[in-house]
This record gives sequence, C-alpha cells and structure tokens, in this order.
Amino acid sequence: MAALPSGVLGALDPTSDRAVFRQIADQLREAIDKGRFKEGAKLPSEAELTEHFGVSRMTVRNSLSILQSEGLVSSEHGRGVFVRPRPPVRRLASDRFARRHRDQGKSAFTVEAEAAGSRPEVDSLEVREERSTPEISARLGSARKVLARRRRYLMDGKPVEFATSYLPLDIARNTPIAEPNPGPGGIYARLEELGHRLEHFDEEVRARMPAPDEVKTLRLASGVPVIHLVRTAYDTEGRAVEVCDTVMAADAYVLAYQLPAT
Amino acid sequence: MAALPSGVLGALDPTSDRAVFRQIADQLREAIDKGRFKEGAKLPSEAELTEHFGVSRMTVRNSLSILQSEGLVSSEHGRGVFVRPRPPVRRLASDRFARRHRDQGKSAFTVEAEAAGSRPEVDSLEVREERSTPEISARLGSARKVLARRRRYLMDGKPVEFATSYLPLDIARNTPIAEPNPGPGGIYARLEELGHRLEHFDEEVRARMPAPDEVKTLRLASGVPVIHLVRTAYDTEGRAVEVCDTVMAADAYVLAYQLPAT
DNA sequence: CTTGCCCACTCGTCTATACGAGTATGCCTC
DNA sequence: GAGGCATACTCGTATAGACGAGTGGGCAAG
Repeated sequence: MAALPSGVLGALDPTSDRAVFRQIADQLREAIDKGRFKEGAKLPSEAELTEHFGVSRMTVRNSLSILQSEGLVSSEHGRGVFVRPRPPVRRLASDRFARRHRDQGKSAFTVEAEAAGSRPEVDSLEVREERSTPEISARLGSARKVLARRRRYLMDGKPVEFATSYLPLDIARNTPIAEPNPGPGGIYARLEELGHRLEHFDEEVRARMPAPDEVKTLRLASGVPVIHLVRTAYDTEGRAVEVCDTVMAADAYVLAYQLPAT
Repeated sequence: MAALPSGVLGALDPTSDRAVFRQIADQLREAIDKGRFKEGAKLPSEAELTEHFGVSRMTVRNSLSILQSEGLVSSEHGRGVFVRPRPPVRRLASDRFARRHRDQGKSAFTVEAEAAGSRPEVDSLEVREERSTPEISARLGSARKVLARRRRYLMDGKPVEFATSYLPLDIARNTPIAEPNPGPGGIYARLEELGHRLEHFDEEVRARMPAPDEVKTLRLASGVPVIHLVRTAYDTEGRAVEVCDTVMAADAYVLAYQLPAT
C-alpha cells in the first residue's frame, strides 16, 4: 500500500466530541478547499485512510459519503474517489428568448454551445398529445389535452438539461410545432408565424435534490441538486401559449436575469 | 416491538440485481410518494425495518440515508425518522425591488411575511468596512474597501436566508447606509436619496449543496440545497452601486421572474 | 398531585469481517 | 507486437455486534 503524502492530512483529536468520521471529513474537506487535492485528483484510498487514521473502513466510508453528499467528491467503482471537477457552466441570460436571437437557422442551444466551443446534442425527442395535468392547466388555461414536446440536451456528451414544452392543442395541432423538428428559430418562431406574437415570459425557479429518474436521465453525480424552471409564454392578447418545464443539472448552469428598478 | 402496519411495505426481490438497501429505499420512497406515509409522519423504526426485511441494521440505515440525501426524510435522535414536511414557500417576484414597494416604513421582507401570516425576524446584523474580494471588485468596480452589511432572515423562527450587501465606501461611508438600521425603504431608498437613482438590477442564480457553515447558519436539514443569488444594482449612470450576495434555503423559496419577449 | 428516576425505545457512532465487482497493470503466451 | 490472463487494488454491499446518547412514558417516592 502506498504511503499517504505526508502533511496533507493531520491526526484526529481524541478529546474532541466531534464524531471521528466528521473529523476525517473535515480534514479532507479542508485539504480540498485549500487545493492540496486539486480538481480531478484522486483522494487516498479507503484502505490508506483507514490505516492513516487508525479507524475501521466503515468509518472512513462514512466520512467520504459526507463529502459526496456535499458534492465535493465522487467515487468511481474500482478506481478511487476523486475531487469532483466543475463542469463548464452554461449561462442563461434573461434575453435568451429575445426575438433577435430567433432568426438563425439553428436553435439557441446549438448556437450558444458552438460559440462556447462545446459539442451540442439534442436527443430523446418525443412529441405527442396527452392529457393535461392540474399544474399545466393552471398555467395554460383549461385545455384538457395538450401537445407535449420532450427533449434532452447534452453538451460534449454530458446531459445537462431535460425539458418538456406543453402547448394547447388548438394552437399546435397540425402545425410545424407538432413536428419533431419545428424548423429554424424553434417553436417560438412558429408561434409568432401562427399569429401569436409573444409579449413576455414568466419564469419560476426552484432548486431541490433530484428524483431517482432525474439522476438517471441527467446522469447526475450524488450531491448535485437540480434547478427546476417553469416558463410560461404569453402572447400580446395575454393568453398563455406555452408552458416549458425544465430540469437542469445545477452544477452546469447559472441563470442571469435583468430586472428593471421601476 | 410494534408490528409494521401491514400492506404498507412489501418484500424484497432476491432475484433482482438491485442492491437490497436500494430496494428498501425504493419501497419507502414509493410509500411516501403515494401518501402511505404522510408529511410529518414517523417511518417504522430501524429495528422494525430490520425485522420486516430480514436484513441487518446497517443495511436499513444505508437505505434511510439515501432518502435523507434526497431530502425526503429527516431523522431525529431518540425520536425516529420522519417524512420531511415542506416549509411554506416564499415567492420572490421580480418586481420586489420596484420603487413603489419602497415607500413603506417597514422592510420588504417584513411586509411580505406579515401579509403571509408569518412572524418575520432579522438578526445577526453586522455592518463593517472590509477589504473587497476579487469577485466583489469585479462587479462593483475597483473599490479596494467596501461597506459590508450582513444579516440573517427568519420566518417563524426558522432561518431562511442569509445575505451580505457590499457597497463602495465612497458612496456609503458616513451615511444612514452605514447604520445598522438604514431606515424606511431600506438601503435602496437611501441610495436614491443620495442621488443614485436605480436603473436596473442584475441577478445571477445558482444552486448547490450548502457548505457546513451554511448548514449551521440556516439550520438546514440534510438533502436541502441552497439557492445562491448575487444581485448587482446599477444606477442611471451605469455604475454598480451595490452587490448583494444571498444564500437561501432552497426548500423555502421560489424565484419568479418576468422576461420581456422583445 | 408533583417531582424525579428508571427504563424502554430511538437513532448515532464505531469495530471487524466477508465477499463481490469493476479497473488497471504487468506478465506470459502466441 | 498483440492478445489474453492473472493479480492486486479499488469501491460496493452486507452481516453481527457493541456502546453511547437523546426522548418520552410510566412508576414510585415525596
């Protein structure tokens, strides 16, 4: 067994009433924060930590699970425990749906990703009519059935976002919006062509821990929350014409908004 | 030992290659989702689950720790494990800093909380001059020293938000802004009186797991992320006059924004 | 009736052990 | 050199047991 790099980790304080596994977690956390373990670096193995601190393996694992739930490290079966690298962050500006961004042939996501030097991808596209839920109805009005457009966005192969758009059937049925590929400028461009000139959007932002299916879909490491964003689009007549429900890997996003001081 | 309520929890599938502790977590999660354990209700004790599933206690604890990290349950030493009740959610509207909300004698937080029938509280107020950090300087301009105003907000005794405002010294020094209580309408009202008419705010929203000190300050249950909001206020001359760094308990907030479709 | 203690029950912490499964490396064979 | 295999090391899962500490109810003493 390789020796632990000296000086990186100290000793336990047996007089402290802080639990041993917390003390170990504290030391590792501090070492990470101070850069003694850099991003992507491998922590000492459980066996090494066990020996260094003179505790049992379960105690060490307990410590590591704390760091994992804090999102600081992630373990890889058969390889080790690593300081979690921060993925490049995608910045969503509040003008991202401005009309002037909508005339390109490509989607906003594609344009932006390529500008950032990343390889964008959209998959698991599903377009179907389905029954509205109470939440959707509350936002969209009383439509009993809606058109649902589901898709997942990836950057450089990593899933970052999962979104579903809901539109009233009387607007979307038998239009390009009901096609898998709605064409240049996306569904907002199509909505305006259909006479629904967009006036404003409402966005609601929440953060929470992901449900198990979201962990799977977004391939989330443990300790990574999700941002849950629900956007409602209104046309100039004040009608809600689309609700978009988005779940994003929180470590891959920062949302930027500009508020008037009126 | 009390018998387990029959029918609430099923049996394990020994043929499944899903780990036993995950199967147990799945069953408990499903029971919670379907309302078989209601909000605030006590789950079966570790001993009961141990007996029901015929596994060791550590396996049961492992299952419970999953649910805990998902924010579904929280354990109380000596009492049991309980389905985590959702605290009332505070909705932050994007017009919350509008000038028309600023002329009352009370702070926005107080007015809003009392309207919602809650008991608002502000504590751990600290106002001091300190050195600027690179992050603050990048937003505020090159001020080397800044006035920092720190405070914590509570609703019905529960901490929900921790915020620090940073202002350039040349604006804030020797003004009511440097007082613990800046007076009616808060520091934005004072800034305008000092000739800095506010033009707009930039807000950046992130979500992440809390650091240990944030867990303490906000008394966060495990499995609750924080929303990290950084707001920069600009006056009509385009100068950044305040940066407000806020950390919020994510389970207590929903942020609402309105975006023009321009 | 009230006070105080005991006890049963709860979760928290820790040890020691065992086996399984994924990964990487180096050596041996061809 | 290429391929395949053995092996050592990694984390994952699970058991059994021990003691500690917080909580709450009941019982006994006052």
